Amino acid sequence: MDTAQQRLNDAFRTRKKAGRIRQQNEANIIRAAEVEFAQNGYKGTSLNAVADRAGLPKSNILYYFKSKFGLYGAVLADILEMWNQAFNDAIVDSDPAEVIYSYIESKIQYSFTHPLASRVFAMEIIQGAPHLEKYLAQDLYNWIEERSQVMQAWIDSGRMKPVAPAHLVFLIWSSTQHYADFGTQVAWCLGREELTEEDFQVATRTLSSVILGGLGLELPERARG
Amino acid sequence: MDTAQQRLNDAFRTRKKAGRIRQQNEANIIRAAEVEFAQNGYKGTSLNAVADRAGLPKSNILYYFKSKFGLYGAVLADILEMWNQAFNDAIVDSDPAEVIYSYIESKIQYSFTHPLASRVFAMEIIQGAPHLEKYLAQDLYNWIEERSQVMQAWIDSGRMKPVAPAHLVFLIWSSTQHYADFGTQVAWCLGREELTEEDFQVATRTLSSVILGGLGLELPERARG
DNA sequence: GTCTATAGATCGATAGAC
DNA sequence: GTCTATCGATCTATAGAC
Repeated sequence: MDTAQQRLNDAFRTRKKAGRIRQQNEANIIRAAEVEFAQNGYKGTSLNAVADRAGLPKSNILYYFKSKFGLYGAVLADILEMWNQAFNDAIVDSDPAEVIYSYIESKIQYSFTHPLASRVFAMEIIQGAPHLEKYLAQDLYNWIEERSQVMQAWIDSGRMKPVAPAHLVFLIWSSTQHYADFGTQVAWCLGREELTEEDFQVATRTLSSVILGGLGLELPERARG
Repeated sequence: MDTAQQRLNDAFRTRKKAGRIRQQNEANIIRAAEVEFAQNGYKGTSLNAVADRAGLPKSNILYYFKSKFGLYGAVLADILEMWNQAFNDAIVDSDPAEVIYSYIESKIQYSFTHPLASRVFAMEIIQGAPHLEKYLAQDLYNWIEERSQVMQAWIDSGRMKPVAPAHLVFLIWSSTQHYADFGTQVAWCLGREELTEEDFQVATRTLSSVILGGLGLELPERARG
């Protein structure tokens, strides 16, 4: 299957013989770059800052990734890989309540485990996605189209209250990613330094309760109590 | 009243006698800066780009705003002014359905009329809000605290399904701002070049239907049909 | 008030020693 | 493979002519 993430990887990853040292260094650099890109955006990030954070000289960065843009592409490819994963896990069953609950749960879990990746992706989109357009625009359209047909079928057979399916997906994306992207603001509102695992549990309960309830669906067994 | 927006203004706006020319030039510069900051973030924006967009020489920018940071502060102050406005309009009535519906409607309207302002604010928060912390953190905590008490009272008197009030606010913020901040992605998903006014109407209907429904509330009269 | 010129720092990227 | 040195471009900010 030809995914956006694979096309990005093909375009930007060096993918040489991948010796152990190279693999380790690349991972180390990408981790550092993720922090910097999340904090300062693409233009605002300097290779110097990435190099300092990774504990390597600047030219080492440019040895593994042939340009700043190549490094950014590698970071985005890693992120898209996880996004696609969440995508594919989302709709495998056909019970609306179970599918939607699982999707909310997995997206919030992702916000908890990968807040920086979510932020880099968010900044790219907010800035108009200048680097992702040709890798993502068509994929997203097709993905939403397929899922919308499934949801419309649920609605037509009376298993779910009628809503615009695509906008329901936007609602789930936005409300779950919020805990990663706007985590700073959420933490301020709750009077904390950082969000706790319990905050994410309350988020899962609140979002699933309101959204499933608003669709006329019952919470799955495992989500109650 | 001492608002975050006023404190920002006091700190960064020159606020000289405000002759007509100065007023016009400042507004022109802020409009140009808003576009650049939304597209490239704080670090990624150059005064040169702002000056070019405003059609003025670079040093003119630094005459009106004494530094890049001062210009950014002025842009944020303008944005916070609008945010506070939406804040204050939100809770004046005491019918839960009416209050929440109005809030959703006004936030989506704001996403439609001021997408760039929303994006600048979003990028600032995603980056950890390094420039806003001392102006906003305490205000947000107090604001949420007050509203949470109102909502908790609604819940305790059985007028609304029990949910975590602060998280309900996060849900409304995230889902409505999504149409401004992630407008590019939403447009891709809908197969459009740009979002239309009708898209925002569908968004209002979908979000209010799901959220109010999930809280066990009826849509207000004017929202039906 | 408005502009040109430029200082001083930092940027991405490359050359070349080891 | 890894590092130092450095180029040319671009950045914020200031000085000073008009």
